[in-house]
Formats: sequence, C-alpha cells, structure tokens
Amino acid sequence: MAARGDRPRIGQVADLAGVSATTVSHALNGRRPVSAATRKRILDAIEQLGYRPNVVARGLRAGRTMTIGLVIPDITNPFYPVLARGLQDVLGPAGYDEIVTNTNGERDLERLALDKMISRQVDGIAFAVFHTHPDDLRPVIDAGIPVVRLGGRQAQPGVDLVHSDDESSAAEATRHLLRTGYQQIAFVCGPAAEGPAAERVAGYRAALQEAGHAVDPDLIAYTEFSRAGGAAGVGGLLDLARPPDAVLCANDVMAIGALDAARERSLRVPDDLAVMGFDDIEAASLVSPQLTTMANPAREIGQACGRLLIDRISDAVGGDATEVIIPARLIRRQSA
Amino acid sequence: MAARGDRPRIGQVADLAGVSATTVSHALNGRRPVSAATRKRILDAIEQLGYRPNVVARGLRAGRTMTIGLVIPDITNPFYPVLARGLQDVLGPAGYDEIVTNTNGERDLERLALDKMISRQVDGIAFAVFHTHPDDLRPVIDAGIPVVRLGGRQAQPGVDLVHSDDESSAAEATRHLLRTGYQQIAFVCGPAAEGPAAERVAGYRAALQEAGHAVDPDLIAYTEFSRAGGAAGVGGLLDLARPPDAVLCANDVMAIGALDAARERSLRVPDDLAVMGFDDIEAASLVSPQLTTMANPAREIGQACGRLLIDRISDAVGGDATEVIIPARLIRRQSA
DNA sequence: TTGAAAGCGCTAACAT
DNA sequence: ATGTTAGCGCTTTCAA
Repeated sequence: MAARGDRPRIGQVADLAGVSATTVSHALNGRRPVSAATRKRILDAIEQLGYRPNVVARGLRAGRTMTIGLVIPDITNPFYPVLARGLQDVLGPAGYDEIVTNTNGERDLERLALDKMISRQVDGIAFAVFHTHPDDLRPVIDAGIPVVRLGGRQAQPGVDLVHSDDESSAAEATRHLLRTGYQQIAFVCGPAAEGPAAERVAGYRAALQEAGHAVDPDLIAYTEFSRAGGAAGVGGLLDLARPPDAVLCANDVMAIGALDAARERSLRVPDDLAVMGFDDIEAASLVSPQLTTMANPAREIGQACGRLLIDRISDAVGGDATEVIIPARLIRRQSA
Repeated sequence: MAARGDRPRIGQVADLAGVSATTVSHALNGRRPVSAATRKRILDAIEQLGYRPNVVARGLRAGRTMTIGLVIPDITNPFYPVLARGLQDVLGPAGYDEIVTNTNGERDLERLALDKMISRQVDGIAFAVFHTHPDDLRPVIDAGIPVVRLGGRQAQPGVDLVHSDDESSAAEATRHLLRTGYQQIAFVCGPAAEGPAAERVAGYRAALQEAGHAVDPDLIAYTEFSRAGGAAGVGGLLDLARPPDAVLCANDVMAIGALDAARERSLRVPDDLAVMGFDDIEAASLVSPQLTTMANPAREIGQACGRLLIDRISDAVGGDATEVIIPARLIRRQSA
C-alpha cells in the first residue's frame, strides 16, 4: 500500500505539535527539559501520525547505534542460544539489540565478521571463539569498540574475558562422588588433555588429592568427544583389574555413551557404576537414568558479558582488562 | 588507543587515491564503471588506511540497511536456532545480517519488537509467532517492510507464510508404521487437538483410512506435552483391552515418556511396542533405543523464508501472498 | 523552556 | 570515466 518513503519524519511531528524538531528530539530523549504541556502535544502528534524515530539516522548523528554484535561459531550448537539469551537479558532492558553472526569457527569468517561489525558501527562485541589469533582483534580495538571474549584462556590487553570455571567445577563433581561414597573414580576426557579438558582433569586430580586419594593414571581414559567415544572409554575402564565404581565424563554426550557401556554389561547405574557429565544438555534429563551433571552456566556467562559490555561502553575508557569466572552448578539427578 | 571518531572516512580514501569520494563509492559498490588503474589506487588507499565503509551512513542515504529482523519467542527453544541458521544460510551470502529479538510469546513484547524493527529500518522481517493478531502486523505492512510469518495457519494479505506440513508428515509416519506391519496404531496428542496437533491427528486418520483401517477413538490419547504426559498417555493406552502395538506421539519428548512407560512394563521396543515422535530433537538420537521420528524441517523453513524475503525485497512490490509448505523427513532409527 | 543552523558519512542526480 | 552538489533524518552546538 503505502510506499517505502512516506513514513512520518520528526519534522512532521514538530509541525503538527507546533514546535521545532529540536524540541521533539528532546522530548523523546529527555536530554533537556520540555514543559509538560509541550510534551503532551508532541506525544499526541506522535501517536496520531504513528511516528517511529529512524534509528539509523540517529545512529549516524549520535555515533551510537545501540547495537551489539555477537560473533559465535554456530547458533545451532546448544550452548550459544542460551548465551545469546543471557546477553539479551541484560542488554535488552538497556535498549540494545543484538546482531548475530556465525563463523563456523573458521578464522577467515571470524575476521570477516569482525570487519562487518566495525562497518555496522556496533557499540560493543561479544566474541566467542577458541582459536583466534589476538591480532584478529586489533582492528576492533583500534576502532575503539569494546570487546568481551567468551571462553578461551589467554588474556589480552584491552579485551575482557568471561568463562566458566572448568577446574573448580570438575573438583566439585569429584567431591560430590567422593561424598556419596564412591572409591574408584575415573575420568573420561577427550583425545588429549588440552583446553578446558585439561583444567577439568586438573580439578579432578586436585579433589582426589585433597581427600587423600591417590591419582591412578590408568583411571584417566582418552577418547573421542562423542557418544561412541564415551562408551569405548568406559568399556576400557571396566575391563581393568580394579575397575572404577564411578566415572566422570568430560561432557554429557560422552556420559550418555557411558550409560550405554553400563547397560551393555548389565551394570546398574548408579548402584554398580555412577556416571556424571558436564554441560547439562537437554538430553541429560531425558535419558534413563537421568544424568547427574555440572551445568555449563551459559546464561550467566552471557549476562556477565552483557554487564561488562555496558560498563565499557558507558565508561568511554575503562581500566585494565577484567577476567570474570563463572562457577558451574551441580545438577543432581539419578545417575550419581 | 585510538579514540572512537578517528576511523578513516571515504573522503580520506579519495584524497589519498587522488579521486573524488564518488569514485571511491562506485569502486566499492560497482554501480558504475571505474578504470582498472583508478580502482587499484583506491584499493591500495583503502588497504593502507584500514578503511571500512560506514554501513549506517550508507543505510541512511540509500534507504536500505541490509538488515533482516528475526522476531521469535525464545532463541533458547531448540527449534529457533536452527531456523535462524537456515535464514542466515541464504541471507548471509546475499549480504544481509540478522538482528534477533525474543518476545517470550507475549503479545506486548511482540508489538514492541515489531516497532523496533521499523525504527531500525530493517529491509525485511521473519516473524515466528502463533497467536498474534493480524492487526499487530499492520504498522509493518504500512511501512512497506516485507514480512514472512513462520508457522501458524491463517493467511493474511500482504504476509507470506512458511510452515511445515503437519498433516502429511503425520500421515507419512502412520504409513511407515503400517508398512512395517503394526496393526493397532495409537496417537498420543496434547490436551486438545488444536493448532498443529489437530493437523497431525487428521493426517494419522487419513493414513489409517487410506489403508482400510478403522479409526478407533479409544486409540487417541489426550495428555500433556511432556515426558510425564507421554508416559501417562501411553500407560492408559496399554491398559486397554486391546492395547496398541505402536504409538505415534505428538512430539519427541512425549515419545521419550512412551519409552519410559514401555520400560516400566518390561515391553521391548520396537518388538512389543513401536514408538515414534515428531521434531527430531537432539535427545532423540541419545535415548535408548534411539527414536524414530519425523524431523521438523526448521532449517529448510528458515531457508525458504530467506528466499521469500529476498524476492520481496528486490521486487519492490510482488504479487499476492505466498504460502510455502515444507515437508517433514522420516528419520528411521531404532524405536520403530 | 525553546529554535536555527550545522553536519554525522555516505550515495545519487546531474553534470562534464 | 570521473567530479560537484545536494540531502537521507536525526542530534547538537550555539543562541535567545
């Protein structure tokens, strides 16, 4: 019907209300007082015309777009939607919107995404990647755009960091198993103990030692991050001369594999074998028995990131780079 | 380091390359020929200065922001991330970015979200809601912004619609069960047969009749859309004088409940009882036995939506509202 | 408490 | 093939 261009502009509101565009602007943004009577006429005019301010023009003039860029590997990975929601929990009420880009974890796409965010004049960036070279963030930092890195370890000047506390959550999981009475606790990790996996192994070790237990290297299985990998890893452990009575798996999918291995050997979970995972994916509460696990605090991470971003944006220039560490929560269900 | 404002502008590129800003613009956008030599000098200047065009200014001037609004209830609901990715599959290569808003399915927030999208001058909107009043879309239509509705039924002039084919996918599921040799096929649906659930029941009936089977009303159970609901519904069915040998559940979570009910009665799945679901959530392949289900084609829906949006945007004014129906896919696993 | 005028960075007519 | 000029819709000095 109505063609593209004929949306009312601020000038039409001003005319109808019998004031200047300046006053309409101030009535809308509250940056200087407007008399009650004038304000009412303006509001009426806006209502009558169905006026909606053009945020693009505003952004150009004001140098703030009220937009945050979220750069992630893949929104389809269940961790990221929750993170995005956490971000929005705090950014939304503050008036910011999110623009989301998937990078598939490819470095070229990551760089492109960052360039795009600069071009779009976002006010801040939440950047969730693992293996990005610090140089890739240079252009963003030079452009004066606050960035918060999600996950990963290496701190970088000018870049705040938010991540979960892998080490202490592994320790907490181990303590839970110990407390419940299990004696031979095994850890099933990925192909190599690197990245977050390494920290989890460290937490597992620390909790064992703190309880006066020896750490038996045979009880650490290296395998694939998959259901089959989990089943194979636990299978190997159960063939040991002194098999474990509890296994802590590096993620829930592997823990589901552990359940498979137990079922195959007619072991009862948690009586003959306790199983714990990490992440608390949806499926964790859907399998039988339901998985006891450490919830990956994705939402809290997103919220912390949002808070950090807002602080940086308003501070113009803040202090040193911050590191925020979010603890994981123990979710007790049936498997341990 | 560098303060906010001193990013290079197009004029500086022009100066360094010894041409006018106009020529730089055209070298970038290809809307008019630029000699090879000039182009090279421009590209060099851009490289040297680290220039990135200001998309906000471009959007204001050109009246196109290259931005699409995605309005959904909750990105945390596993259906929507996949949808969002499908959208991006086709929109990304065309140069569009997505801005995402969650409405929690609340009408007020939906209206607010739409207003925001108008204010942000998005070039198109993907709107995933169920119970919105057609009036709520008026402002968007009046603003000349193409909208595609995702899911829901009621067609509305000026609004294209993309949704999955619930009826025929239920029919296909039923036929699969029939073909495999099951005789007494039950349907476990929600508290009432309305919305998509009604269509699934219709498809189930149609397939039964088409195969010459009677439709026994006792074999349709009404229950909650939850795991416990599914277990209860199937439990009731199994207590019938002539219990079913197969159950089709309105979603995967209920089907997992059906698995619980079977386990409780020591029924083997799929030998004693076949179980099927809808959606193909992640957990469907993680439970034991793995669930046979009809995959909700979220990604395809997103892609179709993206294509529609691009068509509408480029056409200036297109023809009548279109309805695109995406068929679901049968995912054969172990439970049927 | 309110206005007038300038300008954010870019693209599109209209020139040549 | 390239340049000049005007202006997208708003906010912000500066002035009253």
